[in-house]
Amino acid sequence: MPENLDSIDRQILKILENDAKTGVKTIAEKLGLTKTPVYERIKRLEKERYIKGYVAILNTDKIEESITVFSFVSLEAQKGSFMDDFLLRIQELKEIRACYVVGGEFDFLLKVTVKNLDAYYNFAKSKIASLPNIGAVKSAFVLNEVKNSEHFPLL
Amino acid sequence: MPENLDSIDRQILKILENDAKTGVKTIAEKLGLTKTPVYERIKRLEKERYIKGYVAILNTDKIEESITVFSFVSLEAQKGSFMDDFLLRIQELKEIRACYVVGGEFDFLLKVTVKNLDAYYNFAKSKIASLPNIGAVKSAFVLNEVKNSEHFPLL
DNA sequence: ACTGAAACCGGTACACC
DNA sequence: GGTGTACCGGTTTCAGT
Repeated sequence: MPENLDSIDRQILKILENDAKTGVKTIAEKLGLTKTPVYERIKRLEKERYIKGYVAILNTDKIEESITVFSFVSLEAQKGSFMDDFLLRIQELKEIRACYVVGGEFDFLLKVTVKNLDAYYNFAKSKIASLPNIGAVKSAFVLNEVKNSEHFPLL
Repeated sequence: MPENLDSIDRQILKILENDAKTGVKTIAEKLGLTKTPVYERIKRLEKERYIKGYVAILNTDKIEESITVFSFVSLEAQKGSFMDDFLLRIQELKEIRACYVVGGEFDFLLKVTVKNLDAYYNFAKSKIASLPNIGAVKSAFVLNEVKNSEHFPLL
């Protein structure tokens, strides 16, 4: 496994994190290089998975009415086997857009998006609370997404 | 303003949400069309901001040691002016990668990433708790990111 | 590791249905 | 709204340093 990233790599990552469509040519100009080294660096960053992939950011509000809810889930006992089981089932549920194992008052934080309130109650009841070993499920309904850049601040 | 999306538009959005680098040619083949209509649809989806943009997904773990924390913030009084003030300040803080206005026990959910625990305590104290009208700030430290597809499930 | 040039391929434009 | 063709610019490759 090769070593770490130099300053140029980091600048490339930052640019691509902002706009994945920025061309090799443009990046090369910004960095005062020619296209070849930039191209090879990007390919290396992709191959070594510093870049996991490229995605389109959709304006979900315009596409379809929906609500998103953060669900705070506690297990009754944090035995490894229960955790693993829970995590496996989470992966299959498309309504769950993100899931974090956290420390604190509860064990998991889920970001769920569904059509409407009815759909959420149904989902929470039949897909989450019904899993084995679930303790409490609390919900925080998103009223407004104020910021969602997801830019890595340490670059 | 034109009307809504048809089935082809939705399929295009889904493909691009999974991999923004999918070419016009490839998409056209998958949908049984030629390049032109696919190309024009994508341009339309971009111009009308169904697609907000394209970004690279970085493997932040590999780039630099960091911790991410969800912070639950309550205001002392939910007066509109205080909310607006809070939201303005949030935008400037690069450590805050996402911010949601929520309903429930608290008012805002922040996703924060910083170098380490020290940096977080410092950040929470000097940048969040010090803002006017802040009630409580609770924290949930992310131990593991289990899922973060962010795919819109209603497509 | 980077430069410069050449080859190649996909995005883009256009005429037509 | 769709097809098929042709152009053109950027990506990709490669020889040289």
